[in-house]
Amino acid sequence: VDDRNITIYDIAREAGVSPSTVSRVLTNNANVRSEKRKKVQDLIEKYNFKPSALARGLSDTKRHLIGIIAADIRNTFYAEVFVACEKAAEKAGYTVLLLNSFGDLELEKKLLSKLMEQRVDAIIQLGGAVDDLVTDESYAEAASYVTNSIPMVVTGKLEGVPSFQVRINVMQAMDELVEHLMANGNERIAMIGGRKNVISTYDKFQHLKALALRYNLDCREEYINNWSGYTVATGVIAMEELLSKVERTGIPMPDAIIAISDQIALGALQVLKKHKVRVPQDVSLVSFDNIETMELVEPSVTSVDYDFKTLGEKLVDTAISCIEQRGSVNLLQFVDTRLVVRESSDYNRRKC
Amino acid sequence: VDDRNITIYDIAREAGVSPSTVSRVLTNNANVRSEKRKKVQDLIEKYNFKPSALARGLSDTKRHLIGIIAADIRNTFYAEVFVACEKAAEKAGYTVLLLNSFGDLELEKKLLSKLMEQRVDAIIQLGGAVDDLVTDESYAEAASYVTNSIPMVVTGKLEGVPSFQVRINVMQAMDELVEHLMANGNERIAMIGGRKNVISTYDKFQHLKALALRYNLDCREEYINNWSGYTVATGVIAMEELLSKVERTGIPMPDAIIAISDQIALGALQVLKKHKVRVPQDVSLVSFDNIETMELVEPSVTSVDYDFKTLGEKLVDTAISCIEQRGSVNLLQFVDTRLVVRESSDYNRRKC
DNA sequence: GTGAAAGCGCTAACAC
DNA sequence: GTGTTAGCGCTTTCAC
Repeated sequence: VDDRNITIYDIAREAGVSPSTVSRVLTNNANVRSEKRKKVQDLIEKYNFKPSALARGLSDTKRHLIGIIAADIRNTFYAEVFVACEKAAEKAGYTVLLLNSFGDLELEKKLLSKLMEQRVDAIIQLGGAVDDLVTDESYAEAASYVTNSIPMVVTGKLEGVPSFQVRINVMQAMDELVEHLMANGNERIAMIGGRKNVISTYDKFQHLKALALRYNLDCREEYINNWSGYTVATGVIAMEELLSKVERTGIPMPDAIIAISDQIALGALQVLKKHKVRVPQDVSLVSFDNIETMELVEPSVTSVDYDFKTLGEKLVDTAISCIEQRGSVNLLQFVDTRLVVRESSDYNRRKC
Repeated sequence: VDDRNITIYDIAREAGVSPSTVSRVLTNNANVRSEKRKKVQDLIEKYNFKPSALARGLSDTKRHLIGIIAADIRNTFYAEVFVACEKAAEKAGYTVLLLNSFGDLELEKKLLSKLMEQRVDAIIQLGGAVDDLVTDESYAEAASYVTNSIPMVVTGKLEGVPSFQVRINVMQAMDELVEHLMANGNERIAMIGGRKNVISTYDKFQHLKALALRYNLDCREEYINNWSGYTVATGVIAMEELLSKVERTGIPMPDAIIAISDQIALGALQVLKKHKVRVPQDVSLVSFDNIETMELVEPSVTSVDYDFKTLGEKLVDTAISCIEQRGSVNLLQFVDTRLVVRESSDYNRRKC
């Protein structure tokens, strides 16, 4: 028997009721005499009948499907956010459809179309084009078509496109980070890795500068090396440059280094070891993301941990609130972070 | 203008053709006079019209959608396989729908239903219930309903269910591993981590025993510690136990330790360092998975690398071959591995 | 409470 | 080549 072919009509016929009645027990939207309901339910069970989500979506207009575009699910960050979204969606009776863009803008635009074809009820975008400090115009245009009919919720920004944003609160993260560093007597602060045209990196950088001004920290130009990327290899290069700059120009070695990501920190750590610079005795090292590895390297590295559950929930709840049009939704929301202090910055420069 | 509501009828009307003609240019399945085709295409462009995949799927029976159940996409292994599948599917004109089971058998069964409701053309399952040495009966039953109408392709096994299997060739991996260890004069081989009711672990274990017999290696009972799991914490416990066993009973320290996973190896490495056991001088350490961290720890750890691209392709190609019923498909396929030798085993015990 | 019938947006015979 | 028509499998008025 090919189960695929059985429909509510088959169930209806065998139960001696009309298809509408079967539909009613399926949707549970109207009253059906318990006797008939039972009969229908038994048959559904018997044939392992699964109503077609296609046909449902066609007549219903509600698919209960949220499309998610991620930059790359192999990246721990996106995987965590995605899972949080999936769980939040499940709880609300929604299913989630994941597509990866791999940093390819053209592909990303195609993914928007793909999701529109699937008639998703909303689109959540994690990274990619929405990470850019200034939104690509062609992408904004493509996104505009989307937001014409369904809501978009993104982790970054989408300039010129009516959409919702839920972001990691990097300002607050930087506050905590700097406070921690200052409490341990670090005054010269370097920052390495990332790209300034990425919104989160830009924000971190700007906020660090503001804090430096306020607390009279030394974040001189030479200490800042925000370019080139987020990988371990990039971290190696950035750290080598910083070290050689210190050596060449005779400026003092920074007390602490803020790596824009854990990957960068790992690269930096390798270089520091190679040059016999002790962490944290000679220099403290902190970073963002708090991937598992940071606990395992030597020394373990202080990192900013994200609350993925909350991020996922806000993303999904925002989407669903729009879909189901309940009340007004905040255009911009933030998710707070948590600093996990480990060996790499657990050293008070004043006392020693 | 709400783009969602425009249909081929709207396009047809404005183009002065019939809906079928619009459908024809959409599917590109039949000839349409180029003049009309152009007109239709322009309108599609103008309104940014996206044909409903729902309606298509309903009339067509082919959704070009493959459901994927993964144990946990946050795990690097599954993320890599998933991405490989997504890419292979994309190339073949298919979209992929990911659901995570998080090791919850009941949820996993629900996911099967969910995918059936979505009328996916096939289901690929990565880990979870298909990893079990002996398939859970209730899961086999649920899967049977599925395979009644669509093919299932899994990375493990599915006893009593007609399905296709694509597996990492752990035998070959173990061959290479043991060969490498023997070439460096390691004769006493330990193996830690994992659970014997997991098929890949069981296979590794069995094959190691066979190789030990063939090459006269010492893999005595006390060296084998296959239970309890795959995490770093488990690795710590397993390694502590092995060490204390050596101390207590006076049996010789093994020459090499095979960790069932990189996580286990990381845990073991911590313990070895703590006990001042030098790697690789005192003992060699090798493992499976080759996650990025293995390159970054000290010493870097030899690990078995998987060819995710090929695995993903075989998984998807198998599914599609079944869907499109072209030729016969192998019920069981293997994907070869590659040994990446690093510091942790780069030491010849004979020479020193 | 329940059935009949229309309709969701497309594809695919089938005619012409 | 192209239009007409009949579904695909549901949900949902609208009567009764």
